[in-house]
Amino acid sequence: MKLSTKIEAFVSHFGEMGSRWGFNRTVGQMYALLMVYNRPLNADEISEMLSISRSNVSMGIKELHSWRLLKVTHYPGDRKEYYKAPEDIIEVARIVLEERHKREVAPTLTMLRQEIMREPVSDEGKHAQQRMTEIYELIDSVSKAVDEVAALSSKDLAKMMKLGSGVASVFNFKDRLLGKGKPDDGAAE
Amino acid sequence: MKLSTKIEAFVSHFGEMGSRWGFNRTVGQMYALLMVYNRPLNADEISEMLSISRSNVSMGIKELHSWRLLKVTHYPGDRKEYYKAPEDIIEVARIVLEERHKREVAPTLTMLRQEIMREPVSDEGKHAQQRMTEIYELIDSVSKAVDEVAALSSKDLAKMMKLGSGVASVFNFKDRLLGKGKPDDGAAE
DNA sequence: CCATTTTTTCAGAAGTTTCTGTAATTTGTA
DNA sequence: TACAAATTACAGAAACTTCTGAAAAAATGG
Repeated sequence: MKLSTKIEAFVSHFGEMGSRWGFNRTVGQMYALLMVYNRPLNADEISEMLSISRSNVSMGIKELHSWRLLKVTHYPGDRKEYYKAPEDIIEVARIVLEERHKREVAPTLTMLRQEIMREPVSDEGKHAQQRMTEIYELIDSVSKAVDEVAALSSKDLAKMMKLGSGVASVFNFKDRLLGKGKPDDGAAE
Repeated sequence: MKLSTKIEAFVSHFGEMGSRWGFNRTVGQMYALLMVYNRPLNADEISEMLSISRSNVSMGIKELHSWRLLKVTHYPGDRKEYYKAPEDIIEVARIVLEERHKREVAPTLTMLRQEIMREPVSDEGKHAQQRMTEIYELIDSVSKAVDEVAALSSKDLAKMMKLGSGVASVFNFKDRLLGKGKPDDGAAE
């Protein structure tokens, strides 16, 4: 079962990059394959196509399930499970965004809230508290923005992408904001 | 040289999360410390405060430099270099965003462009090409949006954060988009 | 409820990354 | 230029992650 060179390149690249995106090489390769292959694949096929052990595939599938990134199909007369990525690639991006937020950002916000609460005892602690507050507010703003974007439908997002203007609106906003304000009211704090 | 519990909690958390953000535990701890400490620190101080070897600090500093995340100071009569994070935390976020984009996203875009170019030879390859095109367009849109946001000044970003409306504008945009169009013109393709 | 297929678990092997101490290099000063 | 202070490079040790094969568990159908 030989892969086309196109798929091979894609899979191999995703394997290397994969760890950056929160999973390991094999899981990255597996998902790359499932995203571009033209039909759902079962665990044995994945194992053979990527030359990795069947058990490794099993662990990878478990991991991808925990990311909610798999669609499972069955074929009549075949007991195996067949896996594929969602058709809608924007949906994939949305899920990855949400999961990473939940796993990486939310715990940090919790920690920061707790530590900011505590009354600082030293100058050192006072300064740290100040800094943590700034960091908290930044991450919190970004989180909220991400939540809101993730709440948009794929259709809306696709339209915005197509118009290349998800950010143009931010610029309009910026111009409104800066255009009318007193020019020197600009200190961040 | 004992750290306040506040800083300890922050440093330790950033160490654990750090790897997610693209650097290892020690580098995460080092940068956490430099972000919240109330004065610049030299390599020996960092080494002692975090109980890691001097040479490890040296490697960490090198790594952080490559991310452009350090400000270096000198004190008269002291030959040591003193390090701190930029005062402006939004600047830090901007740099991390840019660097991660450069390291993680740009190579993927290059690979995708190359593979999409190649004429597919099989049905398998044809389908993969189609999928890669969708992925390319998604990543490319997000990249451009990120570039544009990163190009805004910290002041503007701080204002937008404060108003909690970096995304409200996107919603306005969405409403304009959806409100006036034919209601059924909604297929993503 | 047994036989067979399929999936999952898990202990240890293999591989990778991180960290340290030592040694080499660089920097600054007299 | 010589010296001391400071930084960096690097080989190997320690720690951690990933992967495999074997065995256990679960699912399916007769």
